[in-house]
Amino acid sequence: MLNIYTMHSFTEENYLKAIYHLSDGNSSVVSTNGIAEITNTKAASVTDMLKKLADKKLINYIRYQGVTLTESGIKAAVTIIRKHRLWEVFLVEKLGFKWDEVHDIAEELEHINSSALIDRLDDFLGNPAADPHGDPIPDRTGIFQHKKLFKISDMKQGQKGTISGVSEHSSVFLKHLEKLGLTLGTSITVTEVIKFDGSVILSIDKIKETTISREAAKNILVML
Amino acid sequence: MLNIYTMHSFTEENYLKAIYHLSDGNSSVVSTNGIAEITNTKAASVTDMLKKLADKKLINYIRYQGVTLTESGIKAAVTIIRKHRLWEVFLVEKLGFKWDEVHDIAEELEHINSSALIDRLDDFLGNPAADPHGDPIPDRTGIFQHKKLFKISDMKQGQKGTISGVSEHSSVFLKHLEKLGLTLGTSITVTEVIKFDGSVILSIDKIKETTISREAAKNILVML
DNA sequence: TCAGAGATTTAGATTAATCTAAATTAATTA
DNA sequence: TAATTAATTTAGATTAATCTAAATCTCTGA
Repeated sequence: MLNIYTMHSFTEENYLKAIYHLSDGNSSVVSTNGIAEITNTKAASVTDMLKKLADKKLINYIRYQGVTLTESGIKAAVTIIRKHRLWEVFLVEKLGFKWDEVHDIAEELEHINSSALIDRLDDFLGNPAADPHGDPIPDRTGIFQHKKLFKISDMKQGQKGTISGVSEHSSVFLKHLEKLGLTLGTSITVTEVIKFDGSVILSIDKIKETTISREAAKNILVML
Repeated sequence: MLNIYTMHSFTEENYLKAIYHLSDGNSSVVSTNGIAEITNTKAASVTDMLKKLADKKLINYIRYQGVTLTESGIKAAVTIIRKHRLWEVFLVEKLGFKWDEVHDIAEELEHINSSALIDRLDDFLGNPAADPHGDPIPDRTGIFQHKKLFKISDMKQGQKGTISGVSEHSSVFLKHLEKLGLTLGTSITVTEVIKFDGSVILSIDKIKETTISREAAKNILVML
Protein backbone atom coordinates (compact mmCIF):
# COMPACT_ATOMS: atom_id res chain seq x y z
CA MET A 1 0.00 0.00 0.00
CA LEU A 2 2.51 2.67 1.07
CA ASN A 3 6.12 2.78 0.00
CA ILE A 4 8.17 2.78 3.17
CA TYR A 5 11.21 4.19 1.41
CA THR A 6 9.63 7.43 0.27
CA MET A 7 7.00 7.68 2.97
CA HIS A 8 7.05 10.09 5.83
CA SER A 9 4.60 10.29 8.67
CA PHE A 10 1.96 12.97 8.78
CA THR A 11 4.00 14.65 11.51
CA GLU A 12 7.30 14.46 9.65
CA GLU A 13 5.62 16.01 6.63
CA ASN A 14 4.39 18.92 8.73
CA TYR A 15 7.88 19.59 10.04
CA LEU A 16 9.36 19.48 6.52
CA LYS A 17 6.74 21.92 5.30
CA ALA A 18 7.39 24.22 8.26
CA ILE A 19 11.14 24.22 7.62
CA TYR A 20 10.59 24.88 3.93
CA HIS A 21 8.36 27.87 4.61
CA LEU A 22 10.61 29.30 7.30
CA SER A 23 13.70 29.00 5.12
CA ASP A 24 11.90 30.69 2.26
CA GLY A 25 12.56 27.84 -0.14
CA ASN A 26 15.75 26.83 1.65
CA SER A 27 17.67 30.04 1.15
CA SER A 28 18.26 30.45 4.88
CA VAL A 29 18.97 28.52 8.07
CA VAL A 30 16.01 27.81 10.32
CA SER A 31 15.89 27.88 14.13
CA THR A 32 14.42 25.35 16.53
CA ASN A 33 12.21 27.99 18.13
CA GLY A 34 10.95 29.11 14.74
CA ILE A 35 9.84 25.60 13.92
CA ALA A 36 8.26 25.17 17.35
CA GLU A 37 6.22 28.29 16.82
CA ILE A 38 4.62 27.38 13.52
CA THR A 39 4.12 23.72 14.33
CA ASN A 40 2.50 24.57 17.68
CA THR A 41 4.91 22.44 19.65
CA LYS A 42 7.68 23.05 22.16
CA ALA A 43 11.36 23.45 21.31
CA ALA A 44 12.23 20.18 23.04
CA SER A 45 9.85 18.28 20.78
CA VAL A 46 11.35 19.95 17.74
CA THR A 47 14.85 18.88 18.75
CA ASP A 48 13.69 15.26 18.95
CA MET A 49 12.14 15.43 15.51
CA LEU A 50 15.18 17.15 14.00
CA LYS A 51 17.33 14.20 15.05
CA LYS A 52 14.91 11.86 13.37
CA LEU A 53 14.74 13.88 10.15
CA ALA A 54 18.53 14.13 10.10
CA ASP A 55 18.80 10.34 10.42
CA LYS A 56 16.55 10.06 7.39
CA LYS A 57 18.78 12.52 5.53
CA LEU A 58 15.93 14.95 4.99
CA ILE A 59 17.67 17.82 6.77
CA ASN A 60 21.18 19.05 7.53
CA TYR A 61 21.32 19.49 11.25
CA ILE A 62 24.14 20.34 13.66
CA ARG A 63 23.37 20.81 17.35
CA TYR A 64 22.82 24.45 18.23
CA GLN A 65 23.50 25.51 14.63
CA GLY A 66 20.07 25.37 13.02
CA VAL A 67 18.67 23.45 10.09
CA THR A 68 18.45 23.39 6.30
CA LEU A 69 16.65 20.91 4.09
CA THR A 70 18.64 18.44 1.98
CA GLU A 71 17.78 17.82 -1.66
CA SER A 72 15.40 15.05 -0.72
CA GLY A 73 13.93 17.17 2.06
CA ILE A 74 13.18 19.94 -0.40
CA LYS A 75 11.65 17.46 -2.79
CA ALA A 76 9.37 16.11 -0.07
CA ALA A 77 8.36 19.61 1.05
CA VAL A 78 7.62 20.79 -2.48
CA THR A 79 5.48 17.73 -3.08
CA ILE A 80 3.38 18.55 -0.04
CA ILE A 81 3.02 22.17 -1.12
CA ARG A 82 1.99 21.07 -4.60
CA LYS A 83 -0.68 18.84 -3.11
CA HIS A 84 -1.93 21.56 -0.75
CA ARG A 85 -2.29 24.13 -3.50
CA LEU A 86 -3.89 21.80 -6.04
CA TRP A 87 -6.48 20.73 -3.48
CA GLU A 88 -7.18 24.39 -2.72
CA VAL A 89 -7.87 25.00 -6.41
CA PHE A 90 -10.18 21.99 -6.45
CA LEU A 91 -12.08 23.21 -3.41
CA VAL A 92 -12.61 26.68 -4.83
CA GLU A 93 -13.03 25.97 -8.54
CA LYS A 94 -14.99 22.73 -8.40
CA LEU A 95 -16.73 22.67 -5.04
CA GLY A 96 -17.44 26.39 -4.71
CA PHE A 97 -15.66 27.14 -1.45
CA LYS A 98 -14.50 30.71 -0.80
CA TRP A 99 -10.77 31.46 -0.76
CA ASP A 100 -10.86 32.02 2.99
CA GLU A 101 -12.44 28.63 3.72
CA VAL A 102 -10.04 26.19 2.13
CA HIS A 103 -6.85 26.28 4.15
CA ASP A 104 -7.74 23.85 6.93
CA ILE A 105 -9.27 21.26 4.63
CA ALA A 106 -6.24 21.41 2.35
CA GLU A 107 -4.01 20.92 5.41
CA GLU A 108 -5.60 17.50 5.74
CA LEU A 109 -5.79 16.62 2.06
CA GLU A 110 -2.12 17.44 1.47
CA HIS A 111 -1.12 14.29 3.35
CA ILE A 112 -2.93 11.86 1.07
CA ASN A 113 -0.29 9.67 -0.53
CA SER A 114 -0.70 8.96 -4.21
CA SER A 115 1.21 10.58 -7.01
CA ALA A 116 -1.25 9.12 -9.51
CA LEU A 117 -4.02 10.93 -7.65
CA ILE A 118 -2.30 14.26 -7.57
CA ASP A 119 -1.17 14.17 -11.19
CA ARG A 120 -4.66 13.29 -12.35
CA LEU A 121 -6.09 16.04 -10.16
CA ASP A 122 -3.63 18.46 -11.73
CA ASP A 123 -4.85 17.54 -15.22
CA PHE A 124 -8.49 17.61 -14.14
CA LEU A 125 -7.99 21.17 -12.91
CA GLY A 126 -6.26 22.20 -16.15
CA ASN A 127 -2.75 22.38 -14.69
CA PRO A 128 -3.30 25.62 -12.81
CA ALA A 129 -0.27 27.89 -12.29
CA ALA A 130 -1.43 29.29 -8.95
CA ASP A 131 -3.75 28.51 -6.05
CA PRO A 132 -6.72 30.68 -5.01
CA HIS A 133 -4.40 33.00 -3.08
CA GLY A 134 -2.05 33.46 -6.01
CA ASP A 135 0.67 31.17 -4.65
CA PRO A 136 2.47 29.33 -7.46
CA ILE A 137 1.91 25.58 -7.88
CA PRO A 138 5.03 23.56 -8.68
CA ASP A 139 4.69 21.16 -11.62
CA ARG A 140 5.06 17.39 -11.20
CA THR A 141 8.83 17.67 -11.43
CA GLY A 142 8.84 20.18 -8.58
CA ILE A 143 9.55 23.33 -10.58
CA PHE A 144 7.81 26.59 -9.68
CA GLN A 145 6.76 29.04 -12.38
CA HIS A 146 7.44 32.19 -10.40
CA LYS A 147 6.08 35.49 -11.48
CA LYS A 148 7.67 38.54 -9.92
CA LEU A 149 5.22 40.18 -7.52
CA PHE A 150 5.41 43.42 -5.52
CA LYS A 151 3.83 44.47 -2.26
CA ILE A 152 1.40 47.36 -2.56
CA SER A 153 3.35 48.92 0.31
CA ASP A 154 6.36 49.19 -2.00
CA MET A 155 4.48 50.93 -4.81
CA LYS A 156 4.72 54.64 -5.56
CA GLN A 157 1.90 57.08 -6.21
CA GLY A 158 0.52 56.60 -9.70
CA GLN A 159 1.74 53.03 -10.20
CA LYS A 160 -0.72 50.51 -11.64
CA GLY A 161 -0.91 46.78 -11.21
CA THR A 162 -3.07 43.66 -10.97
CA ILE A 163 -3.66 41.95 -7.66
CA SER A 164 -2.02 38.54 -8.02
CA GLY A 165 -1.39 37.21 -4.55
CA VAL A 166 -1.51 37.63 -0.79
CA SER A 167 1.14 36.85 1.79
CA GLU A 168 -1.27 36.48 4.69
CA HIS A 169 -3.88 33.71 4.49
CA SER A 170 -6.03 34.27 7.55
CA SER A 171 -9.75 34.17 7.05
CA VAL A 172 -10.20 37.61 8.68
CA PHE A 173 -7.81 39.23 6.24
CA LEU A 174 -9.19 37.48 3.17
CA LYS A 175 -12.79 38.32 4.07
CA HIS A 176 -11.73 41.93 4.59
CA LEU A 177 -10.17 42.06 1.12
CA GLU A 178 -13.24 40.57 -0.44
CA LYS A 179 -15.44 43.18 1.22
CA LEU A 180 -13.20 45.88 -0.25
CA GLY A 181 -13.34 44.28 -3.70
CA LEU A 182 -9.63 43.49 -3.64
CA THR A 183 -9.70 39.96 -5.04
CA LEU A 184 -7.21 38.30 -7.40
CA GLY A 185 -7.24 39.78 -10.88
CA THR A 186 -8.45 43.22 -9.78
CA SER A 187 -6.67 46.16 -11.46
CA ILE A 188 -5.57 48.84 -9.05
CA THR A 189 -3.77 52.17 -9.15
CA VAL A 190 -2.06 53.76 -6.17
CA THR A 191 -3.76 57.12 -5.87
CA GLU A 192 -1.99 58.33 -2.78
CA VAL A 193 0.31 57.14 -0.01
CA ILE A 194 -0.42 58.84 3.32
CA LYS A 195 2.83 59.90 4.99
CA PHE A 196 1.31 59.92 8.47
CA ASP A 197 0.71 56.16 8.85
CA GLY A 198 1.57 54.62 5.50
CA SER A 199 -2.08 54.06 4.53
CA VAL A 200 -2.60 53.65 0.80
CA ILE A 201 -5.48 54.99 -1.23
CA LEU A 202 -6.26 52.81 -4.23
CA SER A 203 -8.49 53.27 -7.23
CA ILE A 204 -10.06 49.96 -8.15
CA ASP A 205 -10.75 49.16 -11.79
CA LYS A 206 -10.60 52.94 -12.33
CA ILE A 207 -14.01 53.32 -10.70
CA LYS A 208 -14.05 53.03 -6.93
CA GLU A 209 -11.62 54.38 -4.34
CA THR A 210 -10.58 52.58 -1.13
CA THR A 211 -8.12 53.16 1.64
CA ILE A 212 -6.14 50.29 3.12
CA SER A 213 -3.76 50.26 6.06
CA ARG A 214 -0.01 49.92 5.61
CA GLU A 215 -0.31 46.52 7.29
CA ALA A 216 -2.80 45.38 4.64
CA ALA A 217 -0.71 46.93 1.86
CA LYS A 218 2.26 44.86 2.93
CA ASN A 219 0.27 41.66 2.45
CA ILE A 220 -1.25 42.29 -0.96
CA LEU A 221 0.92 41.28 -3.91
CA VAL A 222 0.64 42.92 -7.31
CA MET A 223 1.93 42.21 -10.80
CA LEU A 224 3.05 45.46 -12.37
CA MET B 1 -10.04 23.21 13.88
CA LEU B 2 -11.42 19.83 14.84
CA ASN B 3 -14.36 19.25 17.10
CA ILE B 4 -13.14 17.08 19.94
CA TYR B 5 -16.64 15.97 20.81
CA THR B 6 -17.45 14.36 17.49
CA MET B 7 -13.92 13.54 16.45
CA HIS B 8 -12.41 10.11 16.43
CA SER B 9 -8.85 9.19 15.61
CA PHE B 10 -7.95 7.66 12.28
CA THR B 11 -7.52 4.34 14.11
CA GLU B 12 -10.81 4.54 15.98
CA GLU B 13 -12.56 5.22 12.69
CA ASN B 14 -11.02 2.12 11.14
CA TYR B 15 -12.25 -0.03 14.00
CA LEU B 16 -15.76 1.41 13.77
CA LYS B 17 -15.83 0.73 10.05
CA ALA B 18 -14.57 -2.82 10.60
CA ILE B 19 -17.24 -3.51 13.21
CA TYR B 20 -19.92 -2.07 10.97
CA HIS B 21 -18.93 -4.25 8.04
CA LEU B 22 -18.57 -7.39 10.14
CA SER B 23 -21.96 -6.88 11.77
CA ASP B 24 -23.54 -6.34 8.38
CA GLY B 25 -25.00 -2.98 9.35
CA ASN B 26 -25.21 -3.92 13.03
CA SER B 27 -27.57 -6.82 12.71
CA SER B 28 -25.18 -9.20 14.46
CA VAL B 29 -22.63 -9.42 17.25
CA VAL B 30 -18.99 -9.15 16.25
CA SER B 31 -16.02 -11.07 17.64
CA THR B 32 -12.64 -9.80 18.74
CA ASN B 33 -10.84 -12.16 16.38
CA GLY B 34 -13.01 -11.06 13.48
CA ILE B 35 -12.04 -7.46 14.06
CA ALA B 36 -8.37 -8.39 14.46
CA GLU B 37 -8.43 -10.10 11.12
CA ILE B 38 -9.79 -7.29 9.01
CA THR B 39 -7.89 -4.55 10.79
CA ASN B 40 -4.60 -6.48 10.46
CA THR B 41 -3.93 -6.37 14.19
CA LYS B 42 -3.79 -8.90 17.02
CA ALA B 43 -6.69 -9.80 19.28
CA ALA B 44 -4.97 -8.20 22.28
CA SER B 45 -4.81 -4.87 20.48
CA VAL B 46 -8.46 -5.13 19.58
CA THR B 47 -9.42 -5.70 23.21
CA ASP B 48 -7.60 -2.51 24.20
CA MET B 49 -9.39 -0.52 21.55
CA LEU B 50 -12.79 -2.00 22.41
CA LYS B 51 -12.43 -0.69 25.95
CA LYS B 52 -11.66 2.73 24.59
CA LEU B 53 -14.58 2.73 22.16
CA ALA B 54 -16.89 1.52 24.91
CA ASP B 55 -15.76 4.40 27.15
CA LYS B 56 -16.69 6.75 24.34
CA LYS B 57 -20.09 5.05 24.06
CA LEU B 58 -19.52 4.10 20.44
CA ILE B 59 -19.95 0.37 21.08
CA ASN B 60 -21.74 -1.96 23.46
CA TYR B 61 -19.08 -4.22 24.85
CA ILE B 62 -19.12 -6.86 27.54
CA ARG B 63 -15.98 -8.89 28.21
CA TYR B 64 -15.97 -12.20 26.34
CA GLN B 65 -19.41 -11.43 24.88
CA GLY B 66 -18.61 -9.58 21.67
CA VAL B 67 -19.53 -6.17 20.37
CA THR B 68 -22.28 -4.18 18.71
CA LEU B 69 -22.27 -0.54 17.67
CA THR B 70 -24.35 2.00 19.57
CA GLU B 71 -26.48 4.56 17.76
CA SER B 72 -23.61 7.02 17.68
CA GLY B 73 -21.21 4.29 16.64
CA ILE B 74 -23.40 3.44 13.68
CA LYS B 75 -23.66 7.09 12.79
CA ALA B 76 -19.89 7.47 12.80
CA ALA B 77 -19.40 4.31 10.73
CA VAL B 78 -21.99 5.30 8.15
CA THR B 79 -20.37 8.71 7.79
CA ILE B 80 -17.04 7.08 7.00
CA ILE B 81 -18.65 4.75 4.48
CA ARG B 82 -20.41 7.68 2.84
CA LYS B 83 -17.12 9.48 2.51
CA HIS B 84 -15.32 6.43 1.16
CA ARG B 85 -17.92 5.78 -1.52
CA LEU B 86 -18.29 9.40 -2.61
CA TRP B 87 -14.54 9.71 -3.02
CA GLU B 88 -14.54 6.52 -5.08
CA VAL B 89 -17.13 8.05 -7.40
CA PHE B 90 -14.99 11.17 -7.68
CA LEU B 91 -11.87 9.16 -8.52
CA VAL B 92 -13.60 7.16 -11.24
CA GLU B 93 -16.00 9.72 -12.70
CA LYS B 94 -13.87 12.84 -12.52
CA LEU B 95 -10.28 11.68 -12.46
CA GLY B 96 -10.60 8.67 -14.74
CA PHE B 97 -9.36 5.93 -12.44
CA LYS B 98 -10.50 2.35 -13.06
CA TRP B 99 -12.88 0.69 -10.57
CA ASP B 100 -10.09 -1.60 -9.39
CA GLU B 101 -7.69 1.24 -8.61
CA VAL B 102 -9.65 3.39 -6.21
CA HIS B 103 -9.99 1.44 -2.98
CA ASP B 104 -6.67 2.27 -1.33
CA ILE B 105 -6.84 5.97 -2.14
CA ALA B 106 -10.40 6.16 -0.82
CA GLU B 107 -9.22 4.44 2.38
CA GLU B 108 -7.12 7.51 3.01
CA LEU B 109 -9.59 10.13 1.81
CA GLU B 110 -12.39 8.74 3.97
CA HIS B 111 -10.68 10.12 7.06
CA ILE B 112 -10.71 13.75 5.96
CA ASN B 113 -12.88 15.63 8.43
CA SER B 114 -15.25 18.16 6.99
CA SER B 115 -18.95 17.72 6.52
CA ALA B 116 -19.02 20.84 4.34
CA LEU B 117 -16.50 19.18 2.07
CA ILE B 118 -18.34 15.93 1.75
CA ASP B 119 -21.73 17.51 1.20
CA ARG B 120 -20.35 19.77 -1.50
CA LEU B 121 -18.59 16.81 -3.08
CA ASP B 122 -21.88 14.93 -3.05
CA ASP B 123 -23.58 17.76 -4.93
CA PHE B 124 -20.66 18.15 -7.31
CA LEU B 125 -20.99 14.47 -8.23
CA GLY B 126 -24.75 14.79 -8.71
CA ASN B 127 -25.73 12.95 -5.53
CA PRO B 128 -24.86 9.49 -6.81
CA ALA B 129 -26.83 6.54 -5.42
CA ALA B 130 -23.98 4.04 -5.65
CA ASP B 131 -20.21 3.85 -5.87
CA PRO B 132 -18.27 2.36 -8.81
CA HIS B 133 -18.78 -1.15 -7.40
CA GLY B 134 -22.52 -0.69 -7.02
CA ASP B 135 -22.44 -0.23 -3.24
CA PRO B 136 -25.15 2.19 -2.09
CA ILE B 137 -24.12 5.63 -0.81
CA PRO B 138 -25.98 6.84 2.29
CA ASP B 139 -27.38 10.38 2.02
CA ARG B 140 -26.27 13.16 4.35
CA THR B 141 -28.71 12.03 7.01
CA GLY B 142 -27.22 8.54 6.92
CA ILE B 143 -30.02 6.76 5.07
CA PHE B 144 -29.21 4.11 2.48
CA GLN B 145 -31.32 3.75 -0.64
CA HIS B 146 -31.08 -0.01 -0.88
CA LYS B 147 -32.01 -1.81 -4.04
CA LYS B 148 -32.59 -5.50 -3.69
CA LEU B 149 -29.78 -7.40 -5.40
CA PHE B 150 -29.25 -11.10 -6.03
CA LYS B 151 -26.12 -13.18 -6.43
CA ILE B 152 -25.72 -14.74 -9.86
CA SER B 153 -25.09 -17.99 -7.99
CA ASP B 154 -28.69 -17.86 -6.74
CA MET B 155 -30.20 -17.38 -10.20
CA LYS B 156 -31.94 -20.13 -12.16
CA GLN B 157 -31.46 -21.05 -15.77
CA GLY B 158 -33.16 -18.57 -18.06
CA GLN B 159 -33.29 -15.69 -15.53
CA LYS B 160 -32.28 -12.24 -16.77
CA GLY B 161 -30.80 -9.33 -14.87
CA THR B 162 -28.51 -6.31 -14.89
CA ILE B 163 -25.16 -6.41 -13.14
CA SER B 164 -25.46 -3.86 -10.34
CA GLY B 165 -22.80 -4.66 -7.78
CA VAL B 166 -19.99 -6.87 -6.55
CA SER B 167 -19.35 -8.22 -3.07
CA GLU B 168 -15.62 -8.72 -3.56
CA HIS B 169 -13.51 -5.65 -4.26
CA SER B 170 -10.05 -7.05 -4.94
CA SER B 171 -8.24 -5.70 -7.95
CA VAL B 172 -7.68 -9.22 -9.34
CA PHE B 173 -11.38 -9.98 -9.31
CA LEU B 174 -12.44 -6.64 -10.75
CA LYS B 175 -9.89 -6.82 -13.56
CA HIS B 176 -11.10 -10.33 -14.32
CA LEU B 177 -14.69 -9.13 -14.59
CA GLU B 178 -13.67 -6.31 -16.84
CA LYS B 179 -11.84 -8.69 -19.14
CA LEU B 180 -15.02 -10.78 -19.38
CA GLY B 181 -17.13 -7.69 -20.09
CA LEU B 182 -19.03 -8.08 -16.82
CA THR B 183 -19.10 -4.46 -15.70
CA LEU B 184 -21.91 -2.58 -13.94
CA GLY B 185 -24.95 -2.06 -16.10
CA THR B 186 -24.35 -5.11 -18.29
CA SER B 187 -27.46 -7.16 -19.07
CA ILE B 188 -26.99 -10.88 -18.58
CA THR B 189 -29.04 -14.03 -18.90
CA VAL B 190 -28.21 -17.28 -17.17
CA THR B 191 -27.89 -19.75 -20.02
CA GLU B 192 -26.89 -22.76 -17.99
CA VAL B 193 -25.81 -23.79 -14.52
CA ILE B 194 -23.30 -26.66 -14.55
CA LYS B 195 -24.20 -29.21 -11.91
CA PHE B 196 -20.66 -30.59 -11.65
CA ASP B 197 -19.01 -27.51 -10.10
CA GLY B 198 -21.63 -24.80 -10.06
CA SER B 199 -20.10 -22.89 -12.98
CA VAL B 200 -22.53 -20.55 -14.68
CA ILE B 201 -22.75 -19.86 -18.38
CA LEU B 202 -24.00 -16.34 -19.12
CA SER B 203 -25.10 -14.64 -22.26
CA ILE B 204 -23.98 -11.04 -22.21
CA ASP B 205 -26.13 -8.36 -23.81
CA LYS B 206 -27.66 -11.24 -25.81
CA ILE B 207 -24.52 -11.43 -27.91
CA LYS B 208 -21.56 -13.10 -26.27
CA GLU B 209 -21.36 -16.16 -24.03
CA THR B 210 -19.03 -16.55 -21.06
CA THR B 211 -18.53 -19.08 -18.33
CA ILE B 212 -17.76 -17.99 -14.79
CA SER B 213 -16.91 -20.07 -11.74
CA ARG B 214 -19.35 -20.57 -8.88
CA GLU B 215 -16.96 -18.54 -6.74
CA ALA B 216 -17.20 -15.61 -9.16
CA ALA B 217 -20.98 -16.05 -9.47
CA LYS B 218 -21.32 -15.67 -5.71
CA ASN B 219 -19.67 -12.27 -5.85
CA ILE B 220 -21.55 -10.68 -8.72
CA LEU B 221 -24.81 -8.96 -7.77
CA VAL B 222 -27.67 -8.53 -10.16
CA MET B 223 -30.89 -6.55 -10.25
CA LEU B 224 -33.67 -8.71 -11.65
C1' DT C 1 -20.57 -32.85 32.93
C1' DC C 2 -16.27 -31.76 32.43
C1' DA C 3 -11.85 -31.45 29.81
C1' DG C 4 -9.74 -29.54 26.32
C1' DA C 5 -9.63 -26.35 22.56
C1' DG C 6 -10.24 -22.09 21.06
C1' DA C 7 -11.31 -17.34 21.95
C1' DT C 8 -10.47 -13.53 24.73
C1' DT C 9 -8.33 -10.75 28.07
C1' DT C 10 -4.51 -9.20 31.10
C1' DA C 11 0.27 -8.10 32.03
C1' DG C 12 4.10 -6.02 30.71
C1' DA C 13 6.94 -3.93 26.80
C1' DT C 14 7.78 -1.04 22.73
C1' DT C 15 7.54 2.95 19.49
C1' DA C 16 6.27 7.64 17.96
C1' DA C 17 5.26 12.02 19.38
C1' DT C 18 4.80 14.91 22.78
C1' DC C 19 5.65 17.46 27.32
C1' DT C 20 8.16 19.94 31.63
C1' DA C 21 12.12 20.97 34.01
C1' DA C 22 16.92 21.05 34.23
C1' DA C 23 21.31 21.47 31.96
C1' DT C 24 24.13 23.23 28.42
C1' DT C 25 25.68 26.23 24.70
C1' DA C 26 25.76 30.63 22.18
C1' DA C 27 25.26 35.47 21.88
C1' DT C 28 25.20 40.05 23.76
C1' DT C 29 26.42 43.73 26.38
C1' DA C 30 28.41 46.09 30.13
C1' DT D 1 36.23 39.59 28.23
C1' DA D 2 33.24 38.01 31.70
C1' DA D 3 28.54 37.75 33.05
C1' DT D 4 23.95 37.49 31.97
C1' DT D 5 20.33 36.24 28.93
C1' DA D 6 18.33 33.67 25.36
C1' DA D 7 18.22 29.57 22.64
C1' DT D 8 18.76 24.85 22.48
C1' DT D 9 19.33 20.30 24.06
C1' DT D 10 18.99 16.46 27.42
C1' DA D 11 16.62 13.78 30.91
C1' DG D 12 12.82 11.67 32.26
C1' DA D 13 7.62 11.17 31.85
C1' DT D 14 3.20 10.58 29.41
C1' DT D 15 -0.22 8.98 25.89
C1' DA D 16 -1.96 6.24 21.95
C1' DA D 17 -1.50 2.20 19.55
C1' DT D 18 0.61 -1.73 19.12
C1' DC D 19 2.89 -6.34 20.34
C1' DT D 20 4.06 -11.19 22.75
C1' DA D 21 3.30 -14.32 26.25
C1' DA D 22 0.64 -15.83 29.91
C1' DA D 23 -3.72 -16.20 32.16
C1' DT D 24 -8.60 -16.75 31.99
C1' DC D 25 -13.05 -17.70 30.19
C1' DT D 26 -16.56 -20.18 27.14
C1' DC D 27 -18.27 -23.83 24.79
C1' DT D 28 -18.46 -28.16 22.60
C1' DG D 29 -18.12 -32.96 22.23
C1' DA D 30 -16.98 -37.32 24.30
